[in-house]
Amino acid sequence: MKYSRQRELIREAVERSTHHPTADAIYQEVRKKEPNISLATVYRNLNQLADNGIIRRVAVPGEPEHFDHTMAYHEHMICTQCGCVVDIWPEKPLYEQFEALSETGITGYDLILHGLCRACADRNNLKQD
Amino acid sequence: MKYSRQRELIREAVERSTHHPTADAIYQEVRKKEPNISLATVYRNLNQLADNGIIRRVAVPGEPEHFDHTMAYHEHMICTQCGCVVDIWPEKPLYEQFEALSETGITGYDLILHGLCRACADRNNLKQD
DNA sequence: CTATGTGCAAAGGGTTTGCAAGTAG
DNA sequence: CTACTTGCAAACCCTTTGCACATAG
Repeated sequence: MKYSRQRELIREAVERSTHHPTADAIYQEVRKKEPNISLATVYRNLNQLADNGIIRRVAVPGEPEHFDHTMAYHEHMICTQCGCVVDIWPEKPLYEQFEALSETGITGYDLILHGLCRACADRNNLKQD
Repeated sequence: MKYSRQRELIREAVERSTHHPTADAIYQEVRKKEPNISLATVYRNLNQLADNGIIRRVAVPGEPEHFDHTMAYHEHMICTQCGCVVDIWPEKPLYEQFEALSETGITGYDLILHGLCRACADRNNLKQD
């Protein structure tokens, strides 16, 4: 992978992001510094970065793909109320649980948990009181 | 939901299916009996049946949606070699494991396991010998 | 110099939608 | 009757691709 200013900006944008941006969100962000960048370039580079294990793809059914800069093992929960994606840090990797599920072995998985994020849960509690 | 011949044919096609057909596969199947049916009708009815808990959606990242007639609790594994979708019947529902992962509760999840189906595993072993 | 990367515009695939006509209850 | 359903075509959304030009090494 040879250097490109665009890829570097994209990588930095994912790195900085606290939530889990989509390709379009990254596009909007990078455009602030590189107004002429093409959405195609963003897609190409996000794919390249993901394929090289530099960022992580987060597939959410029925939504455009999200991306995550945190490569350390963790899971994701999508808030059923506001739609935000939150990191979940299990004490033990779920992977161990899954391995036993198939005689022929489990080589990977895609998992999205559904629930309420802290903010939405708190907001709901306030209304109830 | 009032009766329609089309919806009934679609429901039957999903019911009969042993694998986990996509909307288009159902469309091809139903067309044998109802040549003028529209793909839009298939989509509308699959969604309707899924929303009413009569069939189940199986979202596989990067693929068109699949559908499953088996409502009883089970999981799904996609074969990394041939792409087929296999049912996995865990002894204990994974759901119980997941609940503890969020303080605010887990209300559901989407999970796709990756591995080799029986047929592909056997085929690979044969070649090795 | 050449292998990669870019921007643009167009194409691609899966899915949904607007509409006028048809049909179940 | 009238609310739901259909077929058709067009629209939609996200993502990829073909191409001529630009650029890193």
